[in-house]
Amino acid sequence: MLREAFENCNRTIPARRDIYREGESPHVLAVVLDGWVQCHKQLANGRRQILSFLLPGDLCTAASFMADPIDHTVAAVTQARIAEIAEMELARLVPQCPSIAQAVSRNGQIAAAIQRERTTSVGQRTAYERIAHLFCEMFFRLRVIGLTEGHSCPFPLTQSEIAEVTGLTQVHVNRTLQDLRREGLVELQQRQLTLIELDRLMSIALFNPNYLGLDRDGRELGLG
Amino acid sequence: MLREAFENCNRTIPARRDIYREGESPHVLAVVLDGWVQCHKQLANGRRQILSFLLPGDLCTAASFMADPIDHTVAAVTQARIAEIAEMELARLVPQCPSIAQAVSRNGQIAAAIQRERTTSVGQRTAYERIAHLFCEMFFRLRVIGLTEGHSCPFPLTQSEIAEVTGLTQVHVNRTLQDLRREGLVELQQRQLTLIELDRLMSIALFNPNYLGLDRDGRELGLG
DNA sequence: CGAAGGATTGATTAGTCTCAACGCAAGTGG
DNA sequence: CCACTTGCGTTGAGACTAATCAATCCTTCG
Repeated sequence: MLREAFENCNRTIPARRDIYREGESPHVLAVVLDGWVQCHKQLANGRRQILSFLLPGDLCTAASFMADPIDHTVAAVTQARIAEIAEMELARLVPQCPSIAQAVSRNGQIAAAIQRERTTSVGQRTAYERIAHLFCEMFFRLRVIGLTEGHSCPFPLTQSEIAEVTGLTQVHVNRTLQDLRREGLVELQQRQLTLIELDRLMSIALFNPNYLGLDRDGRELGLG
Repeated sequence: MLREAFENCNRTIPARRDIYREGESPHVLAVVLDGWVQCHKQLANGRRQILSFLLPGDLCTAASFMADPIDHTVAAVTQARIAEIAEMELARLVPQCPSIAQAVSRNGQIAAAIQRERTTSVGQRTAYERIAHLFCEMFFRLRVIGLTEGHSCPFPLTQSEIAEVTGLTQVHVNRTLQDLRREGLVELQQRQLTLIELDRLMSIALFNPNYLGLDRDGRELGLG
């Protein structure tokens, strides 16, 4: 696995702290070892869009560890631990171990698929569906890496952060969450999320886990 | 260049015809040689989101020429010509010519950056800003490949297609376009777009071409 | 205890959607 | 050559989703 290559050099970042800022060129490939991380863009008018969340095992700056400055900011949601490997060292490692390049590439493909799904969410789903979809996505991703328990998982986002990722306002997220709860679909308290009726939630969210490389039950497709 | 590797096997696709459908596994890497191509997702409720446009020189199925079925449909906007190279043949070519892998990778990075910007547009910009932004994006991308003339470029999208990419309805696109015209910012007729006041349009759109790997004047950043 | 961040509520408004109709131009078939 | 169709653009009226502005409440924590 790629993950071992990073065992040395790793940093701990406090919650809500920036890791890489838009415009910088980190020249490293980084992996999240622990915690939640988000990528966002800030517009000139001050509004902010969270693009994606990174969970343990996900690469960040994968999309940009070439020369170019990155087009978005990477920041910790919770306290997070990341490991970094310098671009130059990576170049040395890859020939020895082609599975690294493969892992980087696969990570990039899934990240891209997630981004496409997010565009679709924000463009075509209602507030109710968007939030339901976000819950499904995070739950399935967490389950793959063994961070769920039954129908529950950690969910460290504030309502403002849910707003920033779904393209809604914090107030509207609050009200929509109340609707979801009132319908008996989810519970969310103490940063702990429970998907009470997962199937119904999935169908409301128009959620199809194929884009994550998973089947309807969350098992990995294709490759073993 | 990568483009030469594709000179043989190429197909012409009529306007509005699907090229690869969601769920298929093309097992090819394809390049657009000519025309506009779009990628979209269709939701279970029938609504459709156009994810991105591909122009001559862009790769499609790059994100998916591995085993997995693709998560979106690729279709021709105008009549288009594409060249395909089989996954297996590609595997043979790459070791001989590492610049291919590099080009594929760079293409993927820019595609991902475009997708991030689209998420941001749909999530945070108003209808007016979104359409302005789309115009700026396509104009800058077309200019890089030499398909603009002064402040004008081809723009073969119908208002419904503009709606599908911006996450608006066709009716609202129509009205918003009228606003843009009334403000003297753009002209759009006969599938020909003119950005009368490019600077003002860019600032309205909160458009910053860095994400395309370009500077404010559309020149390529970093690499020569 | 006070401060601060987050969640909740209410009232009002703005932006966008929906539905429905109509106009215009190009293409098609008789 | 004309009648018909089809695709695209335009307009109007009304409904509704989500935004805005402004308070208030609740927890947590120093």
